[in-house]
Amino acid sequence: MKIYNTMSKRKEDFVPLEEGKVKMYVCGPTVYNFIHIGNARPMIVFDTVRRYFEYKGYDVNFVSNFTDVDDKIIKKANEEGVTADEISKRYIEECKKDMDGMNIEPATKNPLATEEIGGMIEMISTLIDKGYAYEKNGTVYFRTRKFKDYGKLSHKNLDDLQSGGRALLVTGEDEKEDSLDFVLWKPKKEGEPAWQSPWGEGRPGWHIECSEMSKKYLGEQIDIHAGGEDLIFPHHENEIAQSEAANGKEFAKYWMHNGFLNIDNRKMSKSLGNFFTVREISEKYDLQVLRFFMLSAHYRSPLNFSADLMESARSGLNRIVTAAENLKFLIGSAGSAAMTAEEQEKFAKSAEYVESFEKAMDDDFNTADAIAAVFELVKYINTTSGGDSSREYLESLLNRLVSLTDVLGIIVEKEEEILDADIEAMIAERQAARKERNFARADQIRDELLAKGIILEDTREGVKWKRA
RNA sequence: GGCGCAGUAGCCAAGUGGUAAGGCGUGGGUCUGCAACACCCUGAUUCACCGGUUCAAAUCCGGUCUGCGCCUCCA
Repeated sequence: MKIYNTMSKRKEDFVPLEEGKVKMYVCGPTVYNFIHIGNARPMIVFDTVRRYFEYKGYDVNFVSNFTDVDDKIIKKANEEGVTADEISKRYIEECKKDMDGMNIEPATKNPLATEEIGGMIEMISTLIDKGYAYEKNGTVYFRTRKFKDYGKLSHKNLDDLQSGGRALLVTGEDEKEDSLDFVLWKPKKEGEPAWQSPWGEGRPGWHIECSEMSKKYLGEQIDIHAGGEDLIFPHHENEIAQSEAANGKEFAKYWMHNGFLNIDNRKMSKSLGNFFTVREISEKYDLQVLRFFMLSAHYRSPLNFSADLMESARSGLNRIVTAAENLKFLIGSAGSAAMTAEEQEKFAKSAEYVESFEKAMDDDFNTADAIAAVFELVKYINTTSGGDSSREYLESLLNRLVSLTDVLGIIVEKEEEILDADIEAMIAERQAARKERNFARADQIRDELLAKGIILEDTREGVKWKRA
């Protein structure tokens, strides 16, 4: 398996720290509102990475935080006149609903920053003791230049940063020893949530949260640390500085970053009015379509979002789901049970699509290529199965298809839905009308059912139906 | 200014030295009472442009044009 490592800027063979296990940390969202579709990309991408590791037999310890203390949360709380805690709790719940809709496997652990303050204070203290941090008027800063490897992930050198940096003076800028130093702990301001610390009441800086939560739940050294490409600098660079300075060992072996999701080739932003939450999208599309859409491009490429592309994704996804539905329908009325010799041969041949799929995924999780393999399997299924296929053959094909779509988090096996008795009666009446060649009546019934969200399809093996 | 990414059919998108996957869409056909599903056929003499290296380039090198990202708390 090869993984593109932002650190080395090349694909590297994946070698786990511990045989058969993967320790993975993905930076999660700040919960001040419904998550947007940009937040959804790393969730979907890295969930797929995780699923593939599991498919390959790895035991994955997947940790992803919720940042539940932050300026934006506090701002939102003040606007609504409620506590910051109420805001973060609310949007964590909403976020979990969205994640469920996108079929994101629940993480092994979703730590909350506010529940890990003690550990953060400890880590900051260690950094001060080791000379990597200093306190000024209740604020603790990281002494960036003291960490020799600073810039190794983002491939920047300190002097460029300093000369090219914005002339933006953050609060306290003038009291820093060096403009590159960043905040580990900030003092309480009026109306803000705060915790007691050796440096007075205050709250942690953003970067230290991930350093601590990763350490606490995965250990001082992990296999994969992931997030959006915008986090490379400064967030991940700072995490490396903090963690490696404090723990004295390499923080993460592989750094994975997903490309940005753009709208009309522009960065999504509220001011441009091209901002979409996952919740809004879910009103127009099944979130499975969003998931499929996001996996249709390589995770490191920028991805453009538009209604047309979603429609196209929906059609493509339908093709895959329909193939599975057709198999299930045929299984229901399959005559013979066991595979014939010819079917065994045909089934064996379908393994080549599984090979293509794995080859694509082994190459830095090339989901676009992997999906192509799924489409080829779908075509193979559509052309080699039918009313005369054995049950075993059909089931084997279905299992094979499901094993691949499961990796992508694409659901093709929906819960069996029970037909209401009167709907069944209507289908029967329509069949009778068709037999009498009373097509007007037959079409009328089909339209009535369509109005109720039931789509009928006449096949050689009988009437198939699905919900719209 | 510094660092970096990208430009492949109408659209999306793989492929990164050996002669252009896959999907959507379009048009035609088969199946069907019709519809839907499915299947078959339909597409790039060519991979932004110009040079170069090579037996061989979309793939490597140089340049040009265009779009985009990061440069202190945005996934």
